Amino acid sequence: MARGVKRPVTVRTIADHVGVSPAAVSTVLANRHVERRLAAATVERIRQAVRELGYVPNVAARRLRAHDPAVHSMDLGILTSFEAPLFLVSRTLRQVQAAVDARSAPDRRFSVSIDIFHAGRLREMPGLLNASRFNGVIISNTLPADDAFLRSTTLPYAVVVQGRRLENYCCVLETPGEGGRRAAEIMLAGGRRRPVVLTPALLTETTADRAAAFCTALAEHGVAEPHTVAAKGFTPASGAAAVQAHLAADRDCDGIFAVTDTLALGAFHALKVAGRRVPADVAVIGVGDHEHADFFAPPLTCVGPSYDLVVEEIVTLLFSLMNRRRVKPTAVFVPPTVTVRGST
Amino acid sequence: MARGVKRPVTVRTIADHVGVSPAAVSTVLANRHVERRLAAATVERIRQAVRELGYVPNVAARRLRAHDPAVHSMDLGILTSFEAPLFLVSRTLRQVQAAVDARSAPDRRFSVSIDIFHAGRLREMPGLLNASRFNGVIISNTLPADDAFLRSTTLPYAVVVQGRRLENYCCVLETPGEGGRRAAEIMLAGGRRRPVVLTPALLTETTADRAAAFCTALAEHGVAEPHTVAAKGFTPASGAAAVQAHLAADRDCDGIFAVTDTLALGAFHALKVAGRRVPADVAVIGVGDHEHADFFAPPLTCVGPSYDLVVEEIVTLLFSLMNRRRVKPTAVFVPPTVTVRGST
DNA sequence: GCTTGAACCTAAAACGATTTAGCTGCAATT
DNA sequence: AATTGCAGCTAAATCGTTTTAGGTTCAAGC
Repeated sequence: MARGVKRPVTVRTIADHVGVSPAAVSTVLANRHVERRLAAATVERIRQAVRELGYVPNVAARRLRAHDPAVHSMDLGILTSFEAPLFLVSRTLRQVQAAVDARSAPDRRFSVSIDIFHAGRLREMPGLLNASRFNGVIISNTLPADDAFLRSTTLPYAVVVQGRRLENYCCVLETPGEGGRRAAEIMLAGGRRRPVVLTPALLTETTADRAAAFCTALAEHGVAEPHTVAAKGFTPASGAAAVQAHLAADRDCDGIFAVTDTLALGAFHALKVAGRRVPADVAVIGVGDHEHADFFAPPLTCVGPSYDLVVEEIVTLLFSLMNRRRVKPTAVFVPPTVTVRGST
Repeated sequence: MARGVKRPVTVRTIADHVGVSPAAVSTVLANRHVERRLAAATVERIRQAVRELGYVPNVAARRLRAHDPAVHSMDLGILTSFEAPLFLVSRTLRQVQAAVDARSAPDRRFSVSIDIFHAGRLREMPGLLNASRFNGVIISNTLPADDAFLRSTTLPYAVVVQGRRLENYCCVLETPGEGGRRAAEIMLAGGRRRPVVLTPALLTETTADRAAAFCTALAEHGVAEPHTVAAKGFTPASGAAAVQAHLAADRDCDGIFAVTDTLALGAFHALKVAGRRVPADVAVIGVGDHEHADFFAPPLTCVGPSYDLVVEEIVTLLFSLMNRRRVKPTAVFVPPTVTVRGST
């Protein structure tokens, strides 16, 4: 049937196929054939054709047509990688929503959606290059391949990048080096001499920086270069597995700096299984990216950016870009906060 | 300046304002003035006008224009309420992505996005009524007001509703009554005589059903009607506060059935503070909606739907609706699974 | 004075769906 | 026989943006 089909199935295609006008087809598609008095037989023939030809409505066309000229609607996107934990985005979303709720007016509506790309394949996201999906986007959790793409093309609309520094975009990130350094200080203050750093296999710029700074800071204080324990993924299960393997090999480990909180949660589990107490035997530090880190058992000591501050900066930047009040790229650094809880 | 402005600022508006053609304006907006040899002065005047007039590009128009006729692109939305915990959606997202990745082809692209509505205000979501945003949607975490809206209008495109039963839509939900009953059985088997049920103040149909079934099942076995402990929100903090208050008043409480896992996490905290041991003094049961419930301390016993099964059913239904292989509404019930862990 | 080329800009079509106003033909009424 | 009314349909405009092919003007070269 579909030999060499290139053109899409449109309302017109169906109309021609059935031998009616596009208007009739549209009427049926909207289920308004009764009020518009289409003959039942015609409706059935149209329905049949719609099914046979596999019609898919073009939402862009519908939206353009349906658009009320009196209101501006702005589409914002929070773009994050598929592999990253979603609860991180939750915070951003909530704050962006609050910001747009405050700025909404009868003639100005916003819609915020979360869109996911496969890590390293941001460039394949539809509508990103030609600005045909969003009026403004927040991009986070990119991998180096994504960063390379972003560096190579400057998207011609409002973009704020979270968590890494790109010269051609507005960026908001944790002050580089600080998080890892503060974690090291806590370890040292607690008298820990053999801490390790627990990371996922896929490192983003931020997580890599935290790990590196942690090692550097320890070295500066004459502590041996800490081991890196690499977990397969981001989940507690993979963190637990990695820590369990490490503890079997290194009985002297007395501290764990996990570059994501979910890994720390896994570490808790592995330590419990191995009969080590937290914090008496082993201190654990996370980075405060889990919503409920203070309800872990024990509550997790965290060293990391104040997400609220970060998102606030992001939202501010995004809106000034959209209003064209700012045009030059800038980087905003947010210093980490330290929250000492039960795990150290 | 903007006295009685009704019409939006379009490319044409700017063109007229500057005295050039829309083509010139479009060229500048896309940053292609160099290759298209626009005079620097003109570019500057256009830029100025764009800023002054507060131009916002219409993404629908752009997308319609940019659209490649040889590929069908289908937009899927996962619609969930703002107040609901986002990690619930995470599962749905992952499975939907896997499903669409498997079905993607060079001439068939999908995009999945998460869109959030304020609980009870689903009807205000732009593009929902006129089908101008999505080719298909999954709706979850609705409040009664949203359900009433959905019942009153049958959206003319592919919709699957999660977690409640609506006659005019395809629905997938936990077998009604089962979850609460199984939780009650576990309490009774553990010899608990004074369990309570912990709920958020805003109940969805699913959470309300769990709580009610729990009470009914206990009553059937001759146990006194359990108290309902109502938390302000969904967070561990609000759960902890509610439980703390309850414990102060009712020293005999020996079991807690939390209708969301985050509330259970808060309950753990409150119990620890009050010096009660889990499960020795108080048993705690959740519903398995938290990704990491098995890494809580102690790991949380859960009674709830198998999310993977639920989402699988949802995705199957959604695609058969989009292909018009199914047209009649159906309800699919998924029986709960019971995962006994350390908290009972 | 005529041609050539560059610089700068425009006209018009196209993307796909929807709606409004109105047309046609037939049956029932006068 | 003329009018009215209705059932059942269509033509054409419209939404806002982008791009292609081409037009106009002016200066330089012959």
